[in-house]
Order: sequence, then structure tokens, then C-alpha cells
Amino acid sequence: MQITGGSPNQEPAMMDTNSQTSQQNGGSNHSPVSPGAEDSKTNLIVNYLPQTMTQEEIRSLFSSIGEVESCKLIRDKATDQSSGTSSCQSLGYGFVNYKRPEDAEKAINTLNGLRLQNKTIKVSYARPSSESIKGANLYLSGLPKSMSEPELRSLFSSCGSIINCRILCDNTTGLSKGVGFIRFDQRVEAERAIKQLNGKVPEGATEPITVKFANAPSSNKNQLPITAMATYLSPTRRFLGPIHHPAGRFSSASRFSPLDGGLMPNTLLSGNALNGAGWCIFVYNLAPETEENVLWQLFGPFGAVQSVKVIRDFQTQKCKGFGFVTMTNYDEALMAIQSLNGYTLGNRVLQVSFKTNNRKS
DNA sequence: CGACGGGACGC
DNA sequence: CGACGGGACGC
Repeated sequence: MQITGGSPNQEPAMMDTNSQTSQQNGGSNHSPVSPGAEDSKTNLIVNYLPQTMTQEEIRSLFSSIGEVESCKLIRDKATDQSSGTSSCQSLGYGFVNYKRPEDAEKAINTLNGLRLQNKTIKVSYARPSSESIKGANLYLSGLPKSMSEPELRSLFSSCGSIINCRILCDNTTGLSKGVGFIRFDQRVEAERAIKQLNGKVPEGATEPITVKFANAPSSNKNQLPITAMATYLSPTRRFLGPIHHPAGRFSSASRFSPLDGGLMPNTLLSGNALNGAGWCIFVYNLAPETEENVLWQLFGPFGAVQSVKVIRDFQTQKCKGFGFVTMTNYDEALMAIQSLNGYTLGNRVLQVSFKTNNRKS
């Protein structure tokens, strides 16, 4: 991984494997898991780390500030899926404990807000680990579109100490979606906010807001991000732009050819799924509500997708549980199949393979 | 448990 | 109407 972006003046020298010393913890946690009071000024939590960043890259970056006592990137060991994909995905946050408090303070001043890849990391003091700080994240909806984050923060500040406040915005318009999150320091503060503000109409607004606990970050979030998976498995791909969503109406525009549709003998098709203009992939166990964009999002990161199709029941218009994706290049299609077969989408384990041709012709 | 589509001269 | 971030406390 490259460390780029608006960097601090210290170039974070990547640690040379030949020069590593016993100083490296290498994932083990020699320091106390629960920092004592003396660690409160040296122990940092680092959030919003890029998915691909390793523990040693974090150590390297933070060692440019001062001597690091210990460093731990939190990984999800439960990302199995028994799909052959790599497990132990980064959860996007970690802890860095410095030897000296002044270095920890300097790290906050220097590295907080640093842009790494497409992320802006947050560096702050880690609070002493405690049950009372868990589950303190709130989901807010019905917010007035005109409400800013500072305004939201001040509305909730009477309930307790706010760790984080965020309003979601539409990606294209930049306008508020009326939905946001507030993380309090303590769970009791979050409970207080629900009691005091749920259903209340903010000053100057006309509609009540909804305040509730946010979903646990375990439901769908610790899934392996498809983009990261595709990047990891396709190192030759230089560019991996944002997932684009070609409207379905374009999807088959260039595919149709008068030579298609039965003129090619099936004997030439047997054994593979080459369909004149690409490789057709069978996707099974889709939910009834599945739309085409789901297939674009799943397969797009792996390469050129020509078309997607969700097969629906004619009467109900619900997905019949399967669909097809046609990709241009064999290697990309193979990578997508190997990666997405066994992938858990929602609560369903997908089965993904090349489309067979041994059905009725 | 389940299991391999459907298509047209056009905005 | 809206709807779960940028996986926040040691996975």
C-alpha cells in the first residue's frame, strides 16, 4: 500500500524487513489489553483506516512521530464465509500506544485528519476500555434538511459528551439526507438522548426527529467489501474507480448481434459459457427483492461487466432467486466467480458459477 | 429443500 | 416521503 495524500512532513518510511528488530510486536499484544491510568496519555485509537492498511504500515507511520510501545490493528476473525476468500479483514481501526505522552500528543496534532487513500483517518486518545462506552451510537432520522452538523451537535450536547457527529449527504447533490449518527461517550448518555429527543420537533422545524440506537456494526458491515476483495485478488488491475452504476437500459445495447441467438452451434458452447460477446455467469440464491444494481455492484469491481439480469416471476415481479451477469474477460469473470461464490449477501450465501448450457436449447 | 433467461430495428 | 457512516474500544 502506498501512503499518499496530504502527508505530514515526515515521510513515513516503510519498515525494511531486514532491519526489523525485536521492537516489533508483530501482532501480539505485549502491553496490557486494558491500559492503566498511566496509559491514558499515551494510548491512541486510530479510526477510519483504509481497508488495505496493515498493522506494520500503521506502526511505521506512527513511528515517524516517536517510539511506539505497541500497535494493534483490529481485525475481524469471523469473516470466514468458508468461501476461500481471505479472512481476518481489517475492521478499520486500531490502537497505538506510545512510550511517551508527548509523542502521543504530537501524533494527534500531526496525523489526525491525514488522508490515506480515500480515507481521512482520525487519531484521538483511546478511552479506558469499559462496558459503559459500548452501544453508545445513535441513529437519527427525520432531521431538517437545513440542519448542519454543528447545529445537530448543539441540540444533543445537553445529553452528554459527544464523540462523533455526522449527517449523511447525498453523494451527487451534497444535500443532507436528513439522517445522521451521534456517538456519545457513555451509553447512559445515549439512552438519555433517546428519552429527551426522540419524537421531538427541533426549534424551527415542523417534523419530529427519530432517535434510536444504531444497528450493531455486525449485521452487514463486517462483510468483506467487494472493492477491497477485488483489489486484493486482482493486483494487476491498475485502476479501480468508484463503483459505477450503468443504468440497466444501456446494459444490452451493444450486446445484441444478429449472429447471436441460435446461429452458433451449441457444441461450440459446451463446456464453457462463452456467449459470443462475453462470459455468462449464473448467480443463485438472490433475495426476491434483488434489483439489477446489486449485480452491478457485486461484479463491477472485478472487471468489465457487459450486462446483468435479474430473473423475475412474471406476475409478482419478484426475483426468482437467480440472475445472470455477462463479463467480457475470462480472467475477470473467473476471479469474480472465485470471489463471490460463497459470499454472504444479506443472510444468503450466494452460489456463483459459469452458466451451464446443458439445458433445453 | 430450492437451481441456469430472454431478447428486436430502437432514445 | 426519508433509513444505518468513514465497521469507534482491543474479534
